[in-house]
Amino acid sequence: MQDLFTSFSLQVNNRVYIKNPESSALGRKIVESSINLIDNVGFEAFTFRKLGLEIHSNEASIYRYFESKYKLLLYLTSWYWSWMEYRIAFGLANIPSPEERLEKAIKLLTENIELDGSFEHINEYKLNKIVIAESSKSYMTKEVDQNNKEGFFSGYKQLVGRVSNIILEINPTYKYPHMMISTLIEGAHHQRFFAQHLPRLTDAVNGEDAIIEFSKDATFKAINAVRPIK
Amino acid sequence: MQDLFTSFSLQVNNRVYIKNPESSALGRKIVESSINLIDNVGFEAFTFRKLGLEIHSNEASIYRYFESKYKLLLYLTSWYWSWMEYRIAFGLANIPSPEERLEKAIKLLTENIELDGSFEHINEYKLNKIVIAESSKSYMTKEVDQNNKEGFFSGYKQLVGRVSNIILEINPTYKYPHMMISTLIEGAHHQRFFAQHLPRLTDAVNGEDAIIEFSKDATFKAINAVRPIK
DNA sequence: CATTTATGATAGTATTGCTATTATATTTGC
DNA sequence: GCAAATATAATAGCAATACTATCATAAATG
Repeated sequence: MQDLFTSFSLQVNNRVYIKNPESSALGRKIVESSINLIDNVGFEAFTFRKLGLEIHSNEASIYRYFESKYKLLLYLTSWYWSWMEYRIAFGLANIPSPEERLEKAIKLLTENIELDGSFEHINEYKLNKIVIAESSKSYMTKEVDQNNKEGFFSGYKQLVGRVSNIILEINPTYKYPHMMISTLIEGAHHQRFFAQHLPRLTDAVNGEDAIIEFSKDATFKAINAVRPIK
Repeated sequence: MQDLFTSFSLQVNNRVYIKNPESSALGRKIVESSINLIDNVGFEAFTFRKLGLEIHSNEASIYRYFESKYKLLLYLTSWYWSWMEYRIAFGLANIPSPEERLEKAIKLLTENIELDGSFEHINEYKLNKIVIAESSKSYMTKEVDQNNKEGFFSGYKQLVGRVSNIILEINPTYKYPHMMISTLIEGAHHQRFFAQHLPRLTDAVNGEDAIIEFSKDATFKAINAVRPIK
């Protein structure tokens, strides 16, 4: 339990912020409103000046929490992956069959996220939209190696590692577990975006969430495993 | 193939540029140097002012070809997808077996691109790196629907459609051909980036190009088809 | 109640993403 | 071969962005 608690607290690498936004009302307001604002105007048009106006606070004050809007995006995505790992850890608890655990993990990773309400200042529904549309901008940068050294992506890597291990439990000889899981996560995000904006790049199927079904089907076949029967 | 390419230029939607850069020496220089500069400094740090300095020309002159650096990126990615479709069209010519055609298409879509030299002013090797690292920034924007209406992504959609059709030839009942192909293309790009920068998100296998192998293996299994024997 | 600490208000700087203007080449059409 | 059209270069300028600095004031803490 101790082990569990330490790996699954929603801790975000403390180097992505200057001052922990969880530590004050202003900090939480910054996080809460940044999610709304990025969701509304997109990451490129998002600025700390606009955010300051929005929360009736001050640009300079926001800079005391985050060095730049990129660091704030890193904070949001890190928080998201922490949250996702927590969801998966609890969602899979007490399920003995690895096939069932894998199936559930895929569902949790690829499903549409709804507003959860567990966290006062974080709207998971909007955060998921941001992760889908903007998170690649947090690592597809010239600073990726530097950022990686500082551990900014460790939450994501840990999550991929955890789910990959379920694959290896089912089929220890499968050669590409990490590729499979990271492709599945990024792929599902892309497909949700395409379904909204570029539908010719995806396939809609009546009466099912095609993205979840596609992900489960492709994964189980790739690792030569049989999907649990409903 | 080399000779063939020199006899025609690839078609790019004429709304992404103001003046066709193929139509003048300056235009070609803009395209050629923008590829070098974006590859060097990344898309965020890339500006028309810097590009002007680089080619000993003028910021204002570049604006006569491209409305903004986003449009230039759209031009580069559109060109890339056009080029990829030609590669595939010629690469699959006269292969009767759809399984063999699919396998070859997957290879062409997911392999590492090397400098080809067919086009004077375009370095395909660097352009591929740009498409991997920056192309999502061309559609993950608030303007995506507007841009899509103007046909800026039609080359990409056409390419996905073409390869999806091979899947349907092999297995007409497979429900997710477009999802499969767009996931495979984006996925392979991500995996190449991860292999370089975030290796814990991928899997290296000695003696093979793991990304091509993973893509082929997963695709053929997903559509319940048998891979051609070497 | 004194003092540290957090926030607010304002100003300032370098860079970006353009547009406008005017001058000078270069191409072309007759 | 020359005038007229067109393309490019040089320079300037402007509003917005991405910060940093300074100083004043409010709130929390000891």
